[in-house]
Amino acid sequence: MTNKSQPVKKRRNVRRKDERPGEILRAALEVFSINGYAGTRLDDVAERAGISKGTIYLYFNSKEELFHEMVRHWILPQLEKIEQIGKQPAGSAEDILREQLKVIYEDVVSTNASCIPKLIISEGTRFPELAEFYYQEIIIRAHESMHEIVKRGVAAGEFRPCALNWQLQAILSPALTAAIWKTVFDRFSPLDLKAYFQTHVDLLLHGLKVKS
Amino acid sequence: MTNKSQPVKKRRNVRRKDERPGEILRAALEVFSINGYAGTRLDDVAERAGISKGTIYLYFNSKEELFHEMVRHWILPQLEKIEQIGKQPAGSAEDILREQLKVIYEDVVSTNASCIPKLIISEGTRFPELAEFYYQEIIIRAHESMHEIVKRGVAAGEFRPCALNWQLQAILSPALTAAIWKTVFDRFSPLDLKAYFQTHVDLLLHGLKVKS
DNA sequence: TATTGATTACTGACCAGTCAGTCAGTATTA
DNA sequence: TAATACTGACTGACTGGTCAGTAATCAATA
Repeated sequence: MTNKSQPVKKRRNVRRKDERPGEILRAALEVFSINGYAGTRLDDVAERAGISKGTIYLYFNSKEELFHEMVRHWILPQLEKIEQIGKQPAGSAEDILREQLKVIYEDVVSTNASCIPKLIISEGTRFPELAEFYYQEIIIRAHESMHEIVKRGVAAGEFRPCALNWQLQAILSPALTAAIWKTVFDRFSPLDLKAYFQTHVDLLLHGLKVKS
Repeated sequence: MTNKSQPVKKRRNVRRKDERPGEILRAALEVFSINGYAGTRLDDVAERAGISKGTIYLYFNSKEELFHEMVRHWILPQLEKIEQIGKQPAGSAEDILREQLKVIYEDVVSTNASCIPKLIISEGTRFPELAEFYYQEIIIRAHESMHEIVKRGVAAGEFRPCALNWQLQAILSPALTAAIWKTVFDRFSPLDLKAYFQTHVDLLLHGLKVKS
């Protein structure tokens, strides 16, 4: 009986080629969102994903590529959902706008994906092409989809015409602030997301709708 | 005549004990805001301040302390200005609120200090005590000062009572978004700050004021 | 079913480069 | 001449990326 200290027979990982990329992208989201890009060690990402650092390089070419893929992976599906809702021909502009905002709060702000905006803000200056991707492929598209609904509401006499340039200030800013709050300040002062969402929607629609 | 390559007689820096800290804090703001905390090299801060790295350590004990001091230095004066305006006994609530917002846009959003919010968002998770300082000493105080004015407006019958919980959504969010935009996306799509500010104020006061 | 050999997902020690922090020495000022 | 603001080469710790080696898996064969 050997009593060599810690023979341990370190358990090797089984092979799961298909699941790895998704697991790595989830681990990356968690670690990058805490430490930022430069502050994140790939060893930590690997540990959280339950693999070794070398394995990351089997699926991604570099730290930078991993970061880019992670952003795409955690935000594009939500954007497409918002665009789909906007394409519904039926329903009042108010209802569609409410549904789009609901997706923003339920599928972004109150999930893990809420730290993506924070990461873009943090790293956008150092990775201009990332900021540009996010601007062109996320902000502009979300913006246009929702602006379309506002225009439709104005055309139908449902909304006031003067509201056409309130987009950023009234529609997106409060949601962005909520995402940031959740990520940065929630531990000191938890945000009641349901109430916040309600207030945001009330405020917006009160401003948009013609007097009834 | 020596023709030694580059005798150069590198000009040594003169001694200016009093000006150094301010110069270092300005250089730090510029470099940290581009690269973030972990991504910033103190050699770059030193170079931008026109000194050598060692000199930084004559005035600040560590990179972390420099970062903290920088945040305080570039945001506390503006906060105090906002609080001063809130303490004016005279004037309508609308006028005071307008003036406070004006300070936020003119002294924060459109100056170098606009990247402080970005830095808090970026580094708040890694430096919880920094996030807490910013929450307790900046956000709460600004929030309370402006909330006080809204309450005064409601009491005077100038504002609608229901608006008391619109603070974050209506008052601060659009300004935060503007600061972020200036720092991250302005190069792709410049923000017309004057128009944005005007829209923000109109939107807010339209929501706050009782029907006239 | 058992054995064998080929394939490849995965590992982790290592290397080369980077940077916060130090301190002995230099130049400036009083 | 004394005091000290300032310098910059140096160190030690750390990390992105590499790659030779290991073992899990599978197909072919007995």
